[in-house]
Amino acid sequence: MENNKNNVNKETVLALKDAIELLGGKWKFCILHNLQNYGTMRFKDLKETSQGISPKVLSKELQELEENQLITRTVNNTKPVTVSYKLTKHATESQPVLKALIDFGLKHRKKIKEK
Amino acid sequence: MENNKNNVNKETVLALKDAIELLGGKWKFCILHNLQNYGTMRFKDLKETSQGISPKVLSKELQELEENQLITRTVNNTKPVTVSYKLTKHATESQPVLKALIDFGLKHRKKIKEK
DNA sequence: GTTATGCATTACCTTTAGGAAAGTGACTAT
DNA sequence: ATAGTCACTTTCCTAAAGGTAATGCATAAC
Repeated sequence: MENNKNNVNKETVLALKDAIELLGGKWKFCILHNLQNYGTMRFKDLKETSQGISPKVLSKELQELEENQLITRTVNNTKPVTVSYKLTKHATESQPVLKALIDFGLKHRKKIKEK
Repeated sequence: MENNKNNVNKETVLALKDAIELLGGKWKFCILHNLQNYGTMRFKDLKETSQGISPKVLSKELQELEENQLITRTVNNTKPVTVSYKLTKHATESQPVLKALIDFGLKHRKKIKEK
């Protein structure tokens, strides 16, 4: 193990930890992925496409994503009230992560099936 | 929200969930990243570079990564015993994920600092 | 006025993740 | 004999994640 990469690493490791904190957990990637595919979505839509999520958890995840400026939340003037969520510009930077994760997952599934 | 993408999505969502299950948690990405940078590493090296990890957790993470064929474990013929870990071929497919996560993390850090 | 819709929130509970501290066992050096 | 190294393992504990079920609230339809 060499020693000359330590400076480079410190920053990248911090970036990595930040990213994991922001996007970690069971549902965030899934939510972002759905928003990426469908564009603007309502609470109900997200609940249906993120199969298995409870309203409580979905609500919490959306709040966290909003706090980190990855999505915007808009209350619509409808009856009953509907609320729309969509990705921010900044969230488009998470697209390569999603793509890479899906690629990796697909390859892994293939590999497992070979046996 | 359209309806015509559902078939495409089912597979990609499963792949996404697989990837999250394999790579999720606080430490796996960090460990993979270190192994990618340094090549072969011993338990002690990984413990030092993954700052803050406890031996128990490191041990567990390594076992899981080995089970999923992302790393190999080799007991060396030294005294005292040392054990070497390195990425498998298959693990190179996780490289784009790491790169994307780090990119995202760096951009996010920059954005946060602007305020 | 009872029921339904949409978006939550609340209370409660279980499971999992993960940390701290100590110990194990095989070996070596002093 | 004592102390140290390495790679764990064990025990004990706390905090966080996440699930279920019920409730709140504004509105509207029947």
